[in-house]
Amino acid sequence: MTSQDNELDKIRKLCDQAGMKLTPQRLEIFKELLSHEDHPSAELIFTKLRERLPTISLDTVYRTLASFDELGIIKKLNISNARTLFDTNIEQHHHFICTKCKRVEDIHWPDFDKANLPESVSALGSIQTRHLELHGICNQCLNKKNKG
Amino acid sequence: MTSQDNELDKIRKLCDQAGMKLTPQRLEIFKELLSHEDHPSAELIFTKLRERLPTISLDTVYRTLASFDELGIIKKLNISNARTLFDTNIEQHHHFICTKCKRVEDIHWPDFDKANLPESVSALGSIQTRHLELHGICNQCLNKKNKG
DNA sequence: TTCCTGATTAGGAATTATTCTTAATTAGGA
DNA sequence: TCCTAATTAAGAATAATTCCTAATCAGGAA
Repeated sequence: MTSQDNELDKIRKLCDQAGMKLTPQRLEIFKELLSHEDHPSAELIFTKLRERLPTISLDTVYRTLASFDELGIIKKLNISNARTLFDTNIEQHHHFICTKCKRVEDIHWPDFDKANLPESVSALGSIQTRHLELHGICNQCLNKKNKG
Repeated sequence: MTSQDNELDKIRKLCDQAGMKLTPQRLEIFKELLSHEDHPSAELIFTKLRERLPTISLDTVYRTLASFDELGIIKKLNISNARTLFDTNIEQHHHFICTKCKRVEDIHWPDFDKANLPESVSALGSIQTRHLELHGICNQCLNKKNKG
């Protein structure tokens, strides 16, 4: 059994549990997501998908990504006020965002994930997720600058 | 000299340094911002302002808020993919976002601000700001739930 | 298997936030 | 006071996303 078969099993189960029909569109969107390690937009998924599924509509992509977000299969990212990005990696992690080129890179910092929040913070309510955004200039942009 | 006079001096200087004319519109937008402790949207500032400056345009509000963001007087927040919010508090801090009522509350966590980032993270580039988003359910919403 | 029904889809229209365009006005220096 | 580049108001334009509707379809029941 390949890793993809494994993933396809997962989506079947998740849809079933949620009372959602596993339509060919949903399956293809899911497969497309599997092939993205990064943070694609709905538009990008739509464009890629249209090559092999010419009749798919952008609306379906948006709807499906929203459903997948609710199921916890992917995660919506509101990083800039341009298009929404979708994180295909749902393991706990954070992001570095280059203010020049807008590149978004994953960050892992398990020690921070484990750290207790201050009393004053946990007193605000029940905290479910923590997401750190680091903003700065990536090495690629720094190098360009030095050369130019 | 009142605290507001002090602030007005600040905006005068900042505009001057940036070669920006201090127009009445900019001054009024700045004053309006001073009266918001929270995270107003451009639309809200516009609506409030229109009561005493009936001819101001939404475009001017957007342009001015963008300029103020560039000058570091306020900070754009991309928290949801609905409207952009503006943070009138530019001291280093973080946010708690209630997933139910969308309330945004400031968080202060100086120990975290001082903490060193892992080697693997600082190696990505030059990191300028860190912003933590905690998502969860605020006490108000938790109480409603328990009562309902 | 075939039929049925509610869920889902495609496609385009609508909506919403934000930015752009343009002609008119104005702040602030000469 | 005059001049000029910067700024503004107003509405048009843009862009991302969502809504609407009729048609299609997945999967359960017979």
